[in-house]
Amino acid sequence: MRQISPYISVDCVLFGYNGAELEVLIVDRTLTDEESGEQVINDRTLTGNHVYEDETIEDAAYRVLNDLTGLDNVFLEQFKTFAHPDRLKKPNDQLWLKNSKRNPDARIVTIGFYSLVATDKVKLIWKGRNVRWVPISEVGELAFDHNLILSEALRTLRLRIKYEPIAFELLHDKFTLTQLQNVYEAIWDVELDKRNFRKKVARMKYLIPLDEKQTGVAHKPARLYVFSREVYSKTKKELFDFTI
Amino acid sequence: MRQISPYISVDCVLFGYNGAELEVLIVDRTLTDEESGEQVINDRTLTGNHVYEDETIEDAAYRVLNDLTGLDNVFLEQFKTFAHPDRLKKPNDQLWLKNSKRNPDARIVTIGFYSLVATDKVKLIWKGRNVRWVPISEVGELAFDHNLILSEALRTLRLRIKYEPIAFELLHDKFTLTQLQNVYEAIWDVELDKRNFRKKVARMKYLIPLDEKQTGVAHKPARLYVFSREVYSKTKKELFDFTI
DNA sequence: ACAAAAGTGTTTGTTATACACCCATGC
DNA sequence: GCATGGGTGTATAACAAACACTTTTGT
Repeated sequence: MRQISPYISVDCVLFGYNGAELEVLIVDRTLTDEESGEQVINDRTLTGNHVYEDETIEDAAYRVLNDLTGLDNVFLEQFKTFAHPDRLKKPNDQLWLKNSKRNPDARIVTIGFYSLVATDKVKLIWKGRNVRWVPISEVGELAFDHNLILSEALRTLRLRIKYEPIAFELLHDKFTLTQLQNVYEAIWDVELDKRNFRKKVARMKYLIPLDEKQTGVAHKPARLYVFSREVYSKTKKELFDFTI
Repeated sequence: MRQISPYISVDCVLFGYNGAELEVLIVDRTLTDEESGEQVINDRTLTGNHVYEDETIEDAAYRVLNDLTGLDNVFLEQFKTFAHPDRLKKPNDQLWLKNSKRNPDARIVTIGFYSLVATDKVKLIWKGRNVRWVPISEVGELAFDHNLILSEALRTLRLRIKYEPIAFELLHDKFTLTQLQNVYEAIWDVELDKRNFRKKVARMKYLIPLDEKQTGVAHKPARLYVFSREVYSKTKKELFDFTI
């Protein structure tokens, strides 16, 4: 039997893009009183899990994702660790821990990961949980310190996407330039100029245009592009363009 | 008696700048066999410590720094967490843990912080430890996973300094533009053009020129500048200049 | 007077920004 | 034939990169 580490967990902020909005995967947390049949807890959390003693935290985070989505090979990155002594001390959280036979006083460190997928690539795996995509703007209050974890993840995403080619991770393998532009607009909540955007991406040699077009759209079909990791690795300029 | 958390530690990569090179604070780790009087361990580590059960990890990291340097109010930032199951499994590390009555099989998660100071602002506090500044290029092999922690910290520093005004943290409150340029050159190991550099910093409104000059130098004394955090907060442009 | 670093300007190429119209397709 | 989004160019301003000489001080 594999040993669980009682003091380490991972939480995954799984961001999804549905063609219009940035969303995040949220799980319902419900607890029903066995005698009265009354729901004593009914709130929401991010997705997380314990870590096995012989498992790396990266593997644990992948396991969480894979359990929920069946996906492999998704973008996943550690972004911050949360360890405040009182992070599990809200009444509902204490109740929840006691009910699941865990020590409510234990201090649990959680390492936050964030992940990027195209919403409609994912077939959510329920396994008795109520799992669903929620637009960032409609998340509301979450259990534990998950609002903090989410906002730090979002902050990291908004910064990273400025400097690293990860916007593609929110799209299908083949995508149009308009879809790519929409990703930036959704993440930053801004509007970008189409012509200037295209001039900019034209300089990114790792965006490869295909001899292939959109199908099934009621207008002029757009050209499809793919991201080439090889071209990116070869051509990325190193650290020398400081912009403070 | 304050309880120590046996599973959480912090490691601080304390970067210093001495006017010429980027350095890092290194502590000797020695263990002498009580019978033979022979040194069985003599190697080097970064600075780290346990975390108290009722202490935040940020407070713990500040405590480590303050113990070593007496400094308060230094730049300190969490950058990555290290939790590999085998991170303390090298023979010397096992020996060290056993000797200090700790469980050598326990899995300890360490949260990495990095910190920036001007070397000559710091009066190192020894308390029986051999603590010293070592130029980045001369660090050599470290105990535990500290080479990994150092290289990730350096990677983070090299990136952050591109996009955030933190170079000043490695200098005295008042500094010359040449000193500032030298910081970038030391961190990136590049040479920058003096005139272009000055044109660039002239645009940073939060760099305030003083009516004050260097003294005690055998050449034309340079003007002194300070960094204004208030001006920075007010004028920093938000996220909208994506450059991938 | 000399050594040492401070301080300064111009040119050329590239990138950022602002802005409006025709085109190809499905229905 | 019309609704829908695809795709394109130009002018102006800001920034990047390359490059050399005079000034001020201490000794």
